[in-house]
Amino acid sequence: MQRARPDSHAALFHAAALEFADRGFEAARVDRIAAGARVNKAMLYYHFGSKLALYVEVLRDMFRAVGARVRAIADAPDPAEAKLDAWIRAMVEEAAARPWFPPIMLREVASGAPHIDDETFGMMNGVYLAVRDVIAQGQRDGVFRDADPLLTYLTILPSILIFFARQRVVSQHKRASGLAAAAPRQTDEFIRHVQTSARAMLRRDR
Amino acid sequence: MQRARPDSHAALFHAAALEFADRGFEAARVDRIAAGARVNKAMLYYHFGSKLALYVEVLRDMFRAVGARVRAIADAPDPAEAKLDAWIRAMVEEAAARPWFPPIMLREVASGAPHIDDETFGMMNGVYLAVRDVIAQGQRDGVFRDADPLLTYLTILPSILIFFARQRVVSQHKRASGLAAAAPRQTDEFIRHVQTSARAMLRRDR
DNA sequence: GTCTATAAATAGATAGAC
DNA sequence: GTCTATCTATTTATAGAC
Repeated sequence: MQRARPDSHAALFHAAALEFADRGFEAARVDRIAAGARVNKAMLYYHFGSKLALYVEVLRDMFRAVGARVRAIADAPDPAEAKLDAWIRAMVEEAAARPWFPPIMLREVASGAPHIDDETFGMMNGVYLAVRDVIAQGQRDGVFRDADPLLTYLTILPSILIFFARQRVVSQHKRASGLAAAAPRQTDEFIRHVQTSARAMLRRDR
Repeated sequence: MQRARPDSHAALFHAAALEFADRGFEAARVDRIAAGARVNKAMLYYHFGSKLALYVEVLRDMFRAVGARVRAIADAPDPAEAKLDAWIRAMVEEAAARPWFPPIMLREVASGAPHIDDETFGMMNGVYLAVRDVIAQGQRDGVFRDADPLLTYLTILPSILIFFARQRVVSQHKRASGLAAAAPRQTDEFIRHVQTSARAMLRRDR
């Protein structure tokens, strides 16, 4: 447990991640980030140079961690079904570990990733390429039906992102009573739901 | 086909919808909206009063149209499976008809709908309540398994939103070559994919 | 209804002392 | 590394002529 003077770099990073998640890049305010980190605003520029550079740091941190983890899953010598389960579990656990990940990624997808440089874009793409490989393996082995990998990816991932983005919201706003009633849930229950849905979507027998 | 002087109100509305979809509320610029509508910026305030009021108009227009359509589907005297297919078709067609709908709704979800007043929120919630009723009917009739309606909704809708949000993006940016390769697709093919996935998720027999 | 000019507020960013 | 004070640009919004 850190005390009086935590590392201002890390404090700024964490406060920025939350601010970007809540408001998006444009609506995020450097003053609010500094206040959240309990650090003088000038320190933000001392450590990161600009609001955009700080944002890119947050993005890269996300995709570095998630990308490496799902790449390892795809390359492992396991059956496709186990890999698909593992990929889903990895995405859900990473989303739960970094609460800012789902909202930020959702906005980037919605906006066409205007703030993302080529290197970061490659990391983000790697998350898809990992499932694509897993699905292709399952199809080669005859355990998955001939579903389109991209469409499958675009069905699984958004549901994970939205689920967690909504949980943040539900815990902040009172208004969402109707929709909120069922949430929040246990992470493990949600993982099972997504795994079951994904397997059903890819099952071969009609 | 409208000519020299189209209704400035409608022109502003349409330009605003696209600008909000591309950038989000905060990053949207009233100057750009006015330029896009080929109308003087002051007209925006004459017709709508403020940037926020204009945004709320766009939101309400979306949910009014979609909400009424899916409510009618849920209340019709049809089998649950047909209603589910119809709900999906309605969402996809509305998303295709209003290209600004998916990005705007994604951002609102990601942000916790900070700009949405209670009435508009009720409309948005109605979209969920319609599928919830359809799923409940199917479960009563024994044709759907006992899946959670909210989780099911949160699996189907995000995939539709992201699919169309991505298409806008893919057509604008060159960089997304890897992911873009498979898209864009025909709307009908996508509708079938979602319908197939949703039925698989809710199928009773294991 | 339409436009020009401008007010008023706020943002990101930096200079420079300590 | 940290902070105060401030600069500069940008943005929403309005006043007022036509």
